[in-house]
Amino acid sequence: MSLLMARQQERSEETRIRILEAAEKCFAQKGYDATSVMRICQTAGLSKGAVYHHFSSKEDLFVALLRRWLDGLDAQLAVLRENKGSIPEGLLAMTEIVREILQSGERQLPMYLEFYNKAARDHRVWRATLEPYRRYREYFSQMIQSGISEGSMRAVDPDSVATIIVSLGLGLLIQGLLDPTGADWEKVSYEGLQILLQGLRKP
Amino acid sequence: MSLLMARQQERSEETRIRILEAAEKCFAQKGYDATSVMRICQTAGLSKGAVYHHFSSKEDLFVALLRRWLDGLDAQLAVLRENKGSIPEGLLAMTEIVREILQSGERQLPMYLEFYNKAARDHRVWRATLEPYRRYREYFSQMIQSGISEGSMRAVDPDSVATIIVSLGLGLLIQGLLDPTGADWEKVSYEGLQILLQGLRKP
Amino acid sequence: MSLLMARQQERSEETRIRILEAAEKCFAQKGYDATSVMRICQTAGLSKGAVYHHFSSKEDLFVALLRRWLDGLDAQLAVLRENKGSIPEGLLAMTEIVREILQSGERQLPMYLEFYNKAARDHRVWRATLEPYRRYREYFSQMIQSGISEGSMRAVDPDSVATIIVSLGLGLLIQGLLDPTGADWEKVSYEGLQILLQGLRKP
Amino acid sequence: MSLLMARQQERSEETRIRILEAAEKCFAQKGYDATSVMRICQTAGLSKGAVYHHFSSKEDLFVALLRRWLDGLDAQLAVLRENKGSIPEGLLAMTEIVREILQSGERQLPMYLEFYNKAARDHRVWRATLEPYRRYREYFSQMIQSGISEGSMRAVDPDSVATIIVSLGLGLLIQGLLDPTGADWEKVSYEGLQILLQGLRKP
DNA sequence: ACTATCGGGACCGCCCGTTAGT
DNA sequence: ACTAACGGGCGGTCCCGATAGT
Repeated sequence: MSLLMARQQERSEETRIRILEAAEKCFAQKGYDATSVMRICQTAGLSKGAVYHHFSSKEDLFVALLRRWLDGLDAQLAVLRENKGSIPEGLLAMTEIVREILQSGERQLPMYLEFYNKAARDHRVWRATLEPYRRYREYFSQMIQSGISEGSMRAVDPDSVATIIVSLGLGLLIQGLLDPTGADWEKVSYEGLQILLQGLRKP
Repeated sequence: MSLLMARQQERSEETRIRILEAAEKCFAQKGYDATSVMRICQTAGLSKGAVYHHFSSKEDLFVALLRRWLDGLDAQLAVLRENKGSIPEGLLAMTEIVREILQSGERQLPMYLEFYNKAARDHRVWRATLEPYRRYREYFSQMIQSGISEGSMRAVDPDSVATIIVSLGLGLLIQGLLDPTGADWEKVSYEGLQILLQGLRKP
Repeated sequence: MSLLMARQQERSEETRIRILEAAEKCFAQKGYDATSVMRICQTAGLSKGAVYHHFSSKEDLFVALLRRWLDGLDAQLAVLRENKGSIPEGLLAMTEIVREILQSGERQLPMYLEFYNKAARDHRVWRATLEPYRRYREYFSQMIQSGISEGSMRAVDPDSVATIIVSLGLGLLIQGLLDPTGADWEKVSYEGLQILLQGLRKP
Repeated sequence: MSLLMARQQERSEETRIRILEAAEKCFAQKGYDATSVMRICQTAGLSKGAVYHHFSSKEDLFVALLRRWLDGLDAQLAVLRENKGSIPEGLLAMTEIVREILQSGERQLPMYLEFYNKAARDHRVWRATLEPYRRYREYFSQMIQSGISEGSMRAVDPDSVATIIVSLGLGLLIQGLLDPTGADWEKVSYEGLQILLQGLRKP
């Protein structure tokens, strides 16, 4: 009996994911408002009742999607933490991420923007959207601090520098996603970080 | 006769601007989709007939707003071009702009995001939105080139550096607009540019 | 299970018919364009959601109505085919139909005209509207041919005569529906056919 | 001065006709309801004010068009009255009209239907639309009476026969206009009248 | 006589979410 | 768990007509 239930739960979870992915696809293509719940249903090959069985509203579905995205970001960050080597080397290695995001980006950019857009109006979304930035900044701040401690950087305000790095990354990302062929974004991000590190070297 | 005609045209132009400003306000507050044309009319104190006399659709109104914004950016850029002094000084002076935008930002951020969001879907908006970036990059590129020529910077790829500066600015802006109290954005932008310039100095 | 399902389908079909009849009534009273979907909903005692669940557009609803009308005509034609007796007798018996249509006409005339009117502009409607004429003409053509074969008529072009009969019927119908009291349409249609038959007799 | 006024009146009248013709064209193409006053203005190359200067409403413009059409019919009838020869010959000669109408018809049919359609709902239009039928019927009635008097026809009810002839003509017309290539309408109308006349001959 | 601007209104289509049913 | 039917409502668009202006 518990096995059967497990089966059913499994099926249910599958459906839930089908819906989430259909929603992501639709939102990315047309935007949140322009996407009707009906369309999501069709994309998922389900009926409305199914969607409203798993999510209490369209908004709820969106937030679930947001949370899913954030979890992904956390996972990425966790991978980063395991990097070894000197601090500057570690930072440079991270430009890799930019490339990864850019590659998988075409599909996801519109969703990012959708998140930002909602964040400007919806407090709950706003909080959730900003969270990762703070976390990234904190992470970089610690790295900078370590760099200063180990003597490979001059004494600067770690928080400021962390913010600068995150800003540079975000700016590159948005431009790269909006205009993939406008520049060699990977190269630019690498060079940008190099210049920054150069500027942070001990005199 | 043409003088009298001017009166009517003048009034018409006034109305047009009233509509644009009402639309900007509404879009910023609630977002494009959540703003009904009716609401814009009420905000402007006009009827639907008036709005649809001046703009052929809600979308058209939006694009007009976008164009207006771009013109403003161009004006800002034009002012910048007149700055004197050494290149690094000039660049640092420009962080001023970031402050200005941030100050007037609360009102405009949602509109920016609305632009970006639309840009991801609408080719016309996309083109118009990207245009300023290219222009800014070109402008910075020339500055860098001058800096290298005048010997105040080491030889680097001017385009890359320009892209980096713009990216940094964009990233700071978005974060600053989303999270005004999250950092001292003005200070950070100033420091960021300083570090970059440090990194660009001749060895 | 399929039995229970039938219940729901049944109810659904009932609703569909309720909508169709409400639409027919409204279109007949006010005309297609002057009838708002909302009014149809009120007449049917249903909500817009119901109507747009069963029909994809107002136009679609109209076409469904047209198809329904055509099916009715086919049924009438099928009844006619079973008539016995000599050909001329059969033809004369058919003036009955004119009477029937005229009696039920007050309600339906405006719909006919609506069909014709749309037919002039919409190819789909045009085709569907013309179909019955061709069928009637073919039917009469065969009757005339039989009449010639059995010797009760002189040799004439059956197609032409069929067209003439249909035309006479159509002309009488339209006039009769537009101006019910302008003549004794039943009598006139009977006499008209008699004169025609007289003219078709063998010399 | 009166010359100048005449000039102005002339110009005004020209404009009026321009509007009427633009309206006829638009109504024929799209139908009354689907034609916006604005479209008529554009077709006529005028502004809305001009139209509303000459006609008090869209409806008024339509009625003016109807009246214009009726006047044309009267003119045609007047020409008919001058025909000479025996009654049957005269009748047969009239099939010519059917051809004329059919030839010029493609453009006008939708307007006819528009008239009929409105007639079903608007009493004023209804009266005006029916008038010509009554007049035609009366005209034919007199011809039949003459035919009986001169001995070329047997004694029948002239009114009935007149109604039959008009009905036949109307039916042929509508079919011919809706489906120009569906039959050789000229030939059919000629044969139809011949058969009728045959049936009206003295035994 | 004719134009440009504007007011007010209504309609179609769609959409979100609920409920009765399976 | 999932479907189909339905309710209630709103939004963009367009349209007719009026008025101020030329």
